Amino acid sequence: MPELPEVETVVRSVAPHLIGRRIVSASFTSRFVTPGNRKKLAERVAGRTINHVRRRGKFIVMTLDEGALSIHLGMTGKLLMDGPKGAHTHGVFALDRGTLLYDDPRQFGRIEWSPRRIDRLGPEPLEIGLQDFVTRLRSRKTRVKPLLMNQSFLAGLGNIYVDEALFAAGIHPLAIASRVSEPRAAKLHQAIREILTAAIEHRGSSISDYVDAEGKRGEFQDLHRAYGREGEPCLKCGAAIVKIVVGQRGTHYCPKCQRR
DNA sequence: CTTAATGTTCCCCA
DNA sequence: TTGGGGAACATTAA
Repeated sequence: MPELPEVETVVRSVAPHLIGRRIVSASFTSRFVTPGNRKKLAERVAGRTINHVRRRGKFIVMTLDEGALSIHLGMTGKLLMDGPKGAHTHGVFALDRGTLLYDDPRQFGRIEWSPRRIDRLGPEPLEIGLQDFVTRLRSRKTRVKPLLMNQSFLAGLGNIYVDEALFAAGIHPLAIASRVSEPRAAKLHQAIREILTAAIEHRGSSISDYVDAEGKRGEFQDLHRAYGREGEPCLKCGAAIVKIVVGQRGTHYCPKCQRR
């Protein structure tokens, strides 16, 4: 469910309910979502006040009056404010006003106490400057799609938005990053900014079941130009969009507009 | 029954 | 250290 625009949307929809709230108690039930001592984690957050909620890459970071809690939604994680508890509810935060639920069927998400992983994240795609981006991109000899999905290279892009950005920039997903021309790398930088900004404005992409903290679906999926459009006509040239596998992920591109 | 799904980590090999 | 390739994690839906 969640790449940068979806996580940003979740943060924006949940923050007003959380800022200044006190966590009365918490409980966690999944050994995957909350690895380690779940009871200890629950005790640690109980009684804490939430001072701030922000996004870093695909992580949601809750700054508490003592310490910080981070939530990664994995593939199917949801944060629901006052939502109904279900078979896949693996975290419950009882607040002094309302209840925050963590729901995650596949349990690829994580709720952790200030994880080190966040320190290893690359720059934010909406903050990195043009020159910095172009230099970093062209210094790597790997394929451009897996590179853009590498969170230590750039934090926040996932399968959908990489396909969309490469389409917009006219770059083949298997192109070698170091061999992308400077103008095209600049175009990619711009495409990433525009697509993420538009996706946030449309409150993310709901492909299967993504919803924000209020249970509301996003609308950006209607504006996808590559992802999920296998066999459909390219919106630039009319050629059929092709789907291949790159780095074990479904990859959509236009064979005519995105040459190697 | 098989495959794919918005993610990440770990392992092996060159 | 960089990079390619694959498996694993758990669940559901087509």
